[in-house]
Amino acid sequence: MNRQASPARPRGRPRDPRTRAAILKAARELLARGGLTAVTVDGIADRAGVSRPTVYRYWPNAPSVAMEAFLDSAVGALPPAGRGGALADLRARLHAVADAFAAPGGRSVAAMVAAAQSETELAKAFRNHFIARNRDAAREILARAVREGALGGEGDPELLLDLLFGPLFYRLLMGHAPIDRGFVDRLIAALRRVAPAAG
Amino acid sequence: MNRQASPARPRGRPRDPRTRAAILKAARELLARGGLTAVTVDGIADRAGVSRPTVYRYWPNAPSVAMEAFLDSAVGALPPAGRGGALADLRARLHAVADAFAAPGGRSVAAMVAAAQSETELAKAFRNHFIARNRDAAREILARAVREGALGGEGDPELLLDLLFGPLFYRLLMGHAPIDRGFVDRLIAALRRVAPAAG
Amino acid sequence: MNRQASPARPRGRPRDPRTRAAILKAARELLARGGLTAVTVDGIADRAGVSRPTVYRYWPNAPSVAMEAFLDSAVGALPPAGRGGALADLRARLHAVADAFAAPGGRSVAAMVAAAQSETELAKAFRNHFIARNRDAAREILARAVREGALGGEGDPELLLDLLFGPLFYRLLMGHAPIDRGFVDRLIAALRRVAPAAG
Amino acid sequence: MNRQASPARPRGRPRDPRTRAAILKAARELLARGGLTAVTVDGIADRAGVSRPTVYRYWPNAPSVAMEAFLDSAVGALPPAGRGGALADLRARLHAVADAFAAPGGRSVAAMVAAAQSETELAKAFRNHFIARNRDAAREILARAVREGALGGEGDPELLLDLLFGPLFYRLLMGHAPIDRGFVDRLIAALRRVAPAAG
DNA sequence: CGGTAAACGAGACGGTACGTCGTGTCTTTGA
DNA sequence: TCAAAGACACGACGTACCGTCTCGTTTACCG
Repeated sequence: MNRQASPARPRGRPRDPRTRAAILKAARELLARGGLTAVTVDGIADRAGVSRPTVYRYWPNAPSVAMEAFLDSAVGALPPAGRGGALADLRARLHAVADAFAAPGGRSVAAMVAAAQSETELAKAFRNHFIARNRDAAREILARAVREGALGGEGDPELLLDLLFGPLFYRLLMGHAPIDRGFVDRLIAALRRVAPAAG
Repeated sequence: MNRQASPARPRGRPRDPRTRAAILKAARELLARGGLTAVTVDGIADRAGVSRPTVYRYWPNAPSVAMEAFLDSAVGALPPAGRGGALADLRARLHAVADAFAAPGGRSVAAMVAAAQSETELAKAFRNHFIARNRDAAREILARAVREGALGGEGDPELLLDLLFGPLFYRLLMGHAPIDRGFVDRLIAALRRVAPAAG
Repeated sequence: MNRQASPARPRGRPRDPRTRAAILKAARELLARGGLTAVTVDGIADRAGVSRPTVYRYWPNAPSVAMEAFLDSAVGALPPAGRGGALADLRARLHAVADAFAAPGGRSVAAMVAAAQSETELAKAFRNHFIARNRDAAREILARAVREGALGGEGDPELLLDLLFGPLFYRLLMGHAPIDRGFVDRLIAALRRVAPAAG
Repeated sequence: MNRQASPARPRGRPRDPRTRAAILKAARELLARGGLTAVTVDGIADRAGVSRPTVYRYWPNAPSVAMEAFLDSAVGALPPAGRGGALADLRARLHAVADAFAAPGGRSVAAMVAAAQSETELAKAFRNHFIARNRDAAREILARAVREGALGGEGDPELLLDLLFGPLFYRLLMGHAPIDRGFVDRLIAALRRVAPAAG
């Protein structure tokens, strides 16, 4: 029936997928050394063997490329927790977050939070891809903990998420105190007091 | 013996105090409109009727000026809480913080957190003047609350501070949820469960 | 053997004649406003509703299109003189040239002279179509004047042509003095002294 | 009396005279090879060991630098004629012009005429420095010729100048015929018929 | 009171990056 | 084969800030 299934068949010469990949790779490398300020369109283009206008064809400015590179990277995509008791899973997941924050890559996360302050598009991307993913995963584990009876269910789950992630980001960004697994354990202990198992 | 106790008596023409003030004023204005990226040494110098080298004579770079301007400003120096029950004081103080964060000036706070990511000096200044002040005030109130018997005393006070301020900054920076007084109240309710009054 | 006698029967889809016309029309319009620098392949393609490669299929670069557009236009193709005495015809024709040079379109002529400096092909086209035509017409009139006894015949006709057109173009290009009919009349008067009628 | 004779004492750091010289030198070299299109701000800056903004601090764009470089160069500043009979001087001077036009440097002159078509400032500079100088010198010689009785004095001197220079530039720009000393001689012969010595 | 030293305005300067425009070529799809 | 659309490398554009510097001028203090 429908002669043309694909909803938006592109006209003209298709984009070379290697171009995009090369740009992101270059941005990732520049982000690793030098941090966000090292991610310039000039530098990306040089490193990727691509012309400057080509970079602009894909992204509106350097931080946008950096953000996407970050989100693609290992730091951006935190690994999912394994399978165990819900609270054990939660602990494992937050340990992973804490480890990532404490590692050099944590500076990238902080840089991205910083970058997301100036541009709406960046903020949205960061929120949707990085923040939301972490919260979604944790939210699901919390729900499981309630079903398992390890946590009480009457509290607002969003508040609980803020109580977990807030302090972690707070320490990451302010640097007033270290981010280690003991800190995570104390956060979870506090959480259990806020939402104690019924009975 | 030593006729001159003051350790570094300045020689030559003394600095005109108006210069410094004019620079900070200009920086504050630029910060208000345009945010941090609008605070350039060029712009400051123009606006303050001062030459560029003069700005550099006082501060090493533009963000430093911005930071000092911010810390001098009303947003940077949050008002002290009044006198009442300790928990009431805490609530009042955090309400003030939440109000400031929710107001347009909150963007300046976020910008400063962002700026503090790239430079150690800025980070230190921000931590010492803005973060530390808020924590000190809140820490004192918490101690008072323990003395008054409104909160239990066995928990780590630093963790409690992180549980209060962490979520506030987290929402400020991520923007995933509003910062209002209800949110503050729920934070304090959670705090009372984490550190319940003994007996 | 040879199934096809006609020397170059085109294969495949024939060129749409409207394409070529649309391109020239667009170039003419761009030339009118903005002058030669406004005639870009990008602009032409946009305006003509044609893709850039299509433009390049017809002409090697933007100035070539501009040149052809110019030569097609009214300014490029100066109207022929009427029929009267040879000297009257000459005067009429040069008046037309002077009028064209003094009008806004004269800038186009100057632009074409300028453009013809950088590229041989353009120079040739301009010389063959614009310069040569004008000289041919004038040369013919001069010959008639000699036959009519209005001018002497011993001088080099090419020199006479240079003495007529040289000053006109000189003023057009340098702009140091106006180009009006009085100037033309004085040129012709000078010409009559250079090649006085015999006897 | 006048405490301050120098009319406009410059404030701020004075310009390093070597900077300006280096830029002009670079432009001259680029103009020699490659012609006008080779004179880019990028190229000048590279070659002069100067930053791009510095070039823009002195001139508004590349052609302006090229024009000034041209006017400074040997081609731009044609040598003055010697001392002899006025007509001999005129012949000598025009021979020099013809030689310069016929030499490779003549292309530079043509390029400058072309460049002067698009920008008013360039046109003015070219007219005032190159065209006017040549005309002034020739005008003076013509006046001397009249005083000497070699030419008649009743004609418009400006027309005579146009009759001399017009054909020279015309041939330079159109390239329809060579520019040699014989051509100059025939121009001067024509001139003597246009303005014959009285009696 | 006159010398000295610093503050200060002005602006030059090299440098890096920006975002844009135009060029000419190439690749793909479709007529 | 033509044509439309668009990707792409290249090169140049003109601008914005940066941080440093070199001047000349002004203003305080101090011997």
